[in-house]
Amino acid sequence: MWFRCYTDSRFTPQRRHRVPIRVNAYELMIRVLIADDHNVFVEGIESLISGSSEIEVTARCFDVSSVIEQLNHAPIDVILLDISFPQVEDGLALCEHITRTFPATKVIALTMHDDASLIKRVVKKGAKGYLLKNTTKAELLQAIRTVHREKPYFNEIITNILLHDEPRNRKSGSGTGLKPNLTPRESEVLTLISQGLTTQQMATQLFVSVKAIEFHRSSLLMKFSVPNTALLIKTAMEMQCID
Amino acid sequence: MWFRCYTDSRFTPQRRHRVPIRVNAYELMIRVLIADDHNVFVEGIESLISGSSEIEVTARCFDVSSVIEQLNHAPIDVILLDISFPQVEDGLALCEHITRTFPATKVIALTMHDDASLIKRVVKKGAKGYLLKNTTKAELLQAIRTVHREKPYFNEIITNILLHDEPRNRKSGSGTGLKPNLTPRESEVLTLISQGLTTQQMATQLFVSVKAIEFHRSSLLMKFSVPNTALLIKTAMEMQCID
DNA sequence: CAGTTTACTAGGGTTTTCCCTAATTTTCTA
DNA sequence: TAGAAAATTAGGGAAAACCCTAGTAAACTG
Repeated sequence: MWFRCYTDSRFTPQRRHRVPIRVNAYELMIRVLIADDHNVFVEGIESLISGSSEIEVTARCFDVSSVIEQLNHAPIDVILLDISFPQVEDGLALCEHITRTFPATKVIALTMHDDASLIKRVVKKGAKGYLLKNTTKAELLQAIRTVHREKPYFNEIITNILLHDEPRNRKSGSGTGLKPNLTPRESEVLTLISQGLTTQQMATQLFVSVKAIEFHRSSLLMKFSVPNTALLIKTAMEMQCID
Repeated sequence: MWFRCYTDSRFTPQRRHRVPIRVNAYELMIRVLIADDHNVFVEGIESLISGSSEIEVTARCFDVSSVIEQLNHAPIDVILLDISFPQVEDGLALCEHITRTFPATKVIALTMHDDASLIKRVVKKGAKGYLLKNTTKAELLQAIRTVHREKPYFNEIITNILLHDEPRNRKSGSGTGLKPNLTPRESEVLTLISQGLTTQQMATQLFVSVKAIEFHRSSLLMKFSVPNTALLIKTAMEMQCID
């Protein structure tokens, strides 16, 4: 009884042989799959879509494996995918898998995160649209229609987030995230380190001894709370202390 | 004869005293200033706008000083500003000055550059919109209307550029800018270096000798064409090989 | 104005990084 | 399957980075 997997009534095996092989997309409703592990949300989205005459929710999935299963058995036009499903990494991996394996199925990422780097990562994984979960009904429908027409959908809020994204400004976990106060000499030395100069070269350039420069290096390590130059550079870049 | 500076006939000093102090913007046309040192372009934009019943070009400027002069004497709603005017830095500075000094005047940046970092810089300097010079008439008019309504205007091409912007991916001058091919071991070591581990710690963690790790470090320096760990980290971060 | 703090300058000694060469294993190819 | 190319493993020695302490000059404070 494999056809039980069909959730779209228009695609029961019986009907399958009656519809033309080449179907005009405009005669069919846009089939949407909602993938979210929060039931309330699935219900909410479904009720937003329910009034539409051109879009219908043909499947709801609460976990990753059922999404794959659905796609393998019933055609889906657009997936509304919660990226935190259950974790961000899972959602991203699923998004990538879907867009690779089912290129005809468009993915709209749907999250609460207004984070530019996440938006970019999602797009890299093949998502055609990105919506925040506080979106409106009109926008949701518009987004579904747009991606179904093979066009990307990103509203002005998303554009704004991307615009004001200071790359690499947020720390992953450790550290205070606050720029330490650097003395003029320390800033100078930090800049020169980031340009690849050795202590010897800096000493020559600044007309002081090697030991003086070495002290400034140590001060930098202490102020940034890092054990070595590698992490100093990384941290300073993340904090935008150096270009 | 200071009023000679008025280029908008509705604002000759004579008329000035007859219009109400609080003018309903919708009764007036949107006054546009075109700032571009390429005459052909000014002409072109002007002809695109000329047909409109709600937008009019009230000034054209071919250099920075005349833009300031115009703004000091005649009200302008929207400025179409070529950022390379004559150099990118000049255009950015002018944009910042305008938006600080004349907050009521909205700036639309108009350039040939489809460069995400430039877009971000322009927005930081206060521009309310960004158009590529190959824009259409409809879009140009739409952008002017949008920013005049205090809303930012960025079309989907711009959004796309921002989306696919790999932050810090272009080198200022040196280097090829291409990610070198790393062996699995090298990637592993690079990651550990970026986490602040010393060669000794990596050797312990990967169950090999210190010297083995040291060789991988050297290979990394060679492949990235850098002299030391500091520049390795910086370069690898710019190329998004780490983090 | 004396005392404290802050920034800059160093030296000694240890650890780490880096460059050279080279052996062994793995992968690719004719 | 034999030979070549690439990856991984090391060692010796020089250079650089790092940690400790400490002196000097300028700024700040009561």
